[in-house]
Amino acid sequence: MNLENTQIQMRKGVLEFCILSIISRGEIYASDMLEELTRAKIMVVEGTLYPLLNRLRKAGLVEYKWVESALGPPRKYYMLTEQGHQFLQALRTTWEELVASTNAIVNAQSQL
Amino acid sequence: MNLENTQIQMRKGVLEFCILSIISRGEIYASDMLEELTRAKIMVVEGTLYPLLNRLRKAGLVEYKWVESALGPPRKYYMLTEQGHQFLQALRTTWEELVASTNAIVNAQSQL
DNA sequence: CAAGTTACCTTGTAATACAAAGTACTTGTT
DNA sequence: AACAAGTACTTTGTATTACAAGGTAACTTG
Repeated sequence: MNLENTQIQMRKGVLEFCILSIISRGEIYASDMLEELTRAKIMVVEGTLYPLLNRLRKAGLVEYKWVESALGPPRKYYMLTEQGHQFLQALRTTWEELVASTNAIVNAQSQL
Repeated sequence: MNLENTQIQMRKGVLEFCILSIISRGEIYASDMLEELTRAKIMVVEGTLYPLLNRLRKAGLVEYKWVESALGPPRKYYMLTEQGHQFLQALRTTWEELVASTNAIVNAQSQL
């Protein structure tokens, strides 16, 4: 149990939320998601993202279409399904509640 | 992949942080931690808490002492080690950065 | 056509949350 | 003393999943 491991754990929980949020803004493919998440300091790598996108698809939250690329192989562009939009809305509530709960715990009266 | 499962995932990441925070406020034993976490809507059960406390102890972040109870079996009262205090301070930073990063992603310009 | 780039996918490992069942100590009742 | 009930801590087995590492495939460039 080291700090890095715990930091990874913390990020895990919000990964799905972040990915669904990014997809909700418009069709996008995996490499661009990776770039955006990295820019926002939400660490994620291919080996995590691709299986996660597949789980989201199997769960009916996202779907994709193949799009030819001007340079390189074709890309899978992802978009949310109606169910995905609803799920994302529920996650927004969950996230807000989690932030509130956690802050309540960690900012509670201390006996320092 | 259902909503409840994802909510659990989200909470997982901050569990260690919450537990260390609670212990930092003063010596406390497991059942009282459970009650406080439940009150704050951070779901956790015995089968999660006890192994986690053991991991924290093996990592040198917490230690405990046995205390006789007026009613019932003796209790393990936990407290942070010096290393635990430092770790908690690092997690505070991690948490703040995670909240900032996530909000940046999910509140980014949408094309709704 | 060989090398490089881009994109997507798979396999194996480790971590860990939880359900469920178990162990142990104390108190109250008969 | 035997038993039931309550409290506290522990263990086992299962499922999920993030990641490292390596693989497959399409396209471009020299």
